[in-house]
Amino acid sequence: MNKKVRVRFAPSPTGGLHVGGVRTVLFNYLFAKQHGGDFIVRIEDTDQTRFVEGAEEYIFNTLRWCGLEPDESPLHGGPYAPYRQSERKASYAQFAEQLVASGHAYYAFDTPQQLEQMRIDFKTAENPSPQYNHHIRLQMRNSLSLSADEVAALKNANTPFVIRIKMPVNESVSFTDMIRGEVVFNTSQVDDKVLLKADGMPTYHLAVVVDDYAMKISHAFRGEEWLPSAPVHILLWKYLGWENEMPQWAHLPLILKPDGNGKLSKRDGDRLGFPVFAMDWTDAKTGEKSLGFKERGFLPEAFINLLALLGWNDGTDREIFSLSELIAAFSMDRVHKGGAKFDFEKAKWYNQEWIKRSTAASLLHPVKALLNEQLIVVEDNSVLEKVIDLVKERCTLLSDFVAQSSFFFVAPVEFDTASIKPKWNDAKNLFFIELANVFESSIVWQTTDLETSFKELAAAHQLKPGELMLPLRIMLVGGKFGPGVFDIAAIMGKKATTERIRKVLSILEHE
RNA sequence: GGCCGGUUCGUCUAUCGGUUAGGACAGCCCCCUUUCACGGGGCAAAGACGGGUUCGAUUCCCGUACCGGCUACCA
Repeated sequence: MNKKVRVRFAPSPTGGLHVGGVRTVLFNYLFAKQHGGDFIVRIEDTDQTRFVEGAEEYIFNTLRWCGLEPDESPLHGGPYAPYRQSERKASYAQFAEQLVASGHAYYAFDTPQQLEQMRIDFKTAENPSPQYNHHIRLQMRNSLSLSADEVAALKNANTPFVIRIKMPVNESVSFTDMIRGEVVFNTSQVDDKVLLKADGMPTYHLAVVVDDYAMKISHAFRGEEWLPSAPVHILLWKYLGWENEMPQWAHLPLILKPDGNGKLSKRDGDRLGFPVFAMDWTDAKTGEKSLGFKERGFLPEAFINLLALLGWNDGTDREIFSLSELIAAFSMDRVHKGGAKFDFEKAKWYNQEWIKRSTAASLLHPVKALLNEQLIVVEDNSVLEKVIDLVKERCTLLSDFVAQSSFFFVAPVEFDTASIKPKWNDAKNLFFIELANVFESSIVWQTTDLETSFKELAAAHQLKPGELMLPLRIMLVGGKFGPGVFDIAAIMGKKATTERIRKVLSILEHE
């Protein structure tokens, strides 16, 4: 029996989407699309205390930018709506109660203070973080330790309670992870996780199982940090009687910080000067802003590409893949087990490669927007396209286009005359005065013609062209960078070229 | 502490028992370029350690070390 591939990404709207999150989405998406299946986005907004305003919208904006549009989601609709956990609240309590009735879960009335006290009381050198498990549950206030009457009385009095799973003692729970193979846990090592919180909302553990079942999820991908709680979820599938519907699991390796060790966090980005979020993220509560890959000047193709190759490769030396090529080439069994350190230098290389591969037409709009931000107005798109083709190979980030192309449209404010002056003399001054005149009166305005007349004039003045190239560049560009000077002049046009030559000439005279 | 996972150049990685252990990023050098890049060529750089299994281990097994994750009414 081959059931339809249905995978889900289940973010909690508690913050921006960072590289690890996007990579999880990406692998979900690739696997689904590769198998002609559905990609579902379900919002896990169970945690009221950490819910951040605007986060859900942010998630969908990010997915759209990356080109990973869901087939079903709160935004796109679908046959298993609603796709927000907060809107599915009613069903969770029912399943939690069902587990209590079948003896696989129990009510617990312990207050936060009592839990804290328990952790202090049972803390030892060998056991620094005691768990609410089979060793101590009978010493706590729950429906296992209390009589039925006591429990009934507490419930009648509206005493807040949670429902915890009753983990069996010394049983073996195993499953086959698509990446790691057979993974075995002993149930005695796992604590009695809370399934239903006092506010009636499920924890992730209950919600993920109930929703995956309801939405007929066939494959569940998530970060490696979830591996330790996998036995809870496996048991839940079993206790709820859905064992045969259980999805296949895959626990993805973590993305680690570039220096030192540990999971990559947004702090590392701030500290090391690179983005960790897909797009700019402002925490509405703290007002804290984090830079995004998009705003930093990354192309979505490059972002997707670099993420895919962090923990996966196709077995060849190939490193550049488009999304559709990834769908074709992706395979679960080539996903790594170990975590990968994030390397921003390599990330920039991917972006550079994608800029080189992009057509001027496709780069036009983002570059134009960037120039507009600098109050540079481009009147003729075809000119900008020519400029983009000329300078794109020296841009690693989209933002580099500003420095590399603004001088085509606006005269530089500063000229690096300091680089001209040391070797400046009257002969050169005369040459450039005449060059401006020659250019001004020239009939053709092509790269090669400009170069020819420049060299002929230099010869007539008995000057080496090489010594005149740098001054000319600085006159047109303002500094020592950019494409070939005659290419620049050709695009810039006669008027701007002669104006700038004369302008710098006058600056040199007055300095 | 316990449980689970991981370990090849600085970094991302290739290798499905036999290779001069390959590629890419970063670094260094050279060429191209009278700018900056692109491009081309080159240098340097790795199997954590100890036991097995085997004619032969980076590869398979065990142990050790190290790193990571989890150990919340967070996900």
